Amino acid sequence: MDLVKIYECLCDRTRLRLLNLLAPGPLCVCHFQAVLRESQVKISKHLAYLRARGLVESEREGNWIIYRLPVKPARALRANLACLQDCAAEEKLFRRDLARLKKLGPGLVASGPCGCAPAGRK
Amino acid sequence: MDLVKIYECLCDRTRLRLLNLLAPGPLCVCHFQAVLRESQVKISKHLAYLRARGLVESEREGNWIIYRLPVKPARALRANLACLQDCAAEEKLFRRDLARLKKLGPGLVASGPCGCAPAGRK
DNA sequence: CATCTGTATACCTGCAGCGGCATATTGCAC
DNA sequence: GTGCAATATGCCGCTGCAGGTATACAGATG
Repeated sequence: MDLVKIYECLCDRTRLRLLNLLAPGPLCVCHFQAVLRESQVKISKHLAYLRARGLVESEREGNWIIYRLPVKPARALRANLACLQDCAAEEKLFRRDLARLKKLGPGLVASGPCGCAPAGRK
Repeated sequence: MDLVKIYECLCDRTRLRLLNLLAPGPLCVCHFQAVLRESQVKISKHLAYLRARGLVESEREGNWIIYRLPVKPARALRANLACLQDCAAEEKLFRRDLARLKKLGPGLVASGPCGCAPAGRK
């Protein structure tokens, strides 16, 4: 994987927040919306940007689309994601995001269908 | 230091090459020109870009301008520079640059006036 | 002073990304 | 099938950056 491409993905705050949230485990789009409190379009486009460059992977699960960090990341990517996680731990915004994520659902991480919507899985 | 700003600096190949060359020690602009074999303007502008954002520092020494990595880098910057060095060691282009740098002058790193020009220090 | 060398800056063009609005797509429920 | 929820995509305007050419600046030399 090309180093420059990786850094291009990392040089936007929204994308950093998305990747930061993915570190603990897979999430669906509505989680990102709930935590970042940004428009659906904005989040969706940044996720598409990341996916097109191999920084995240996605999978459909019923109505939802689950995003995750690559299962087998290239060495350079792994190193930089680790570095990001390390650095993000020192910035308020990222910590707040993670805190909000935890509030969303305790067993959320790596759990089944997201159940994020008001309608939820019904 | 803002993480996003750091990554903005890292998302250009020329700038990565410059930073990679600075890892062993300070250099003057003509060294970058000799190693990268890019136009003077291109290199100068990228160095200005990096300096404006605190990724490098510069100091005049007679006719030459010496660039170096920050003496007291912020934690996030230090982490990412270390990561970059690690990743760069695996890419041919960066290794070739370092090899060329070594050929330029054995005692070059951290030495005195650069002596790079034909006229040199005379 | 004039001149040369090393380096920086101004101005321009082209291109890519960001964010917004509107709309499309996919799958579920009825 | 209809309708709705979750998500993606197309188009537009704006901004910022990359790289080029020409020019300016600073210091050394004579």
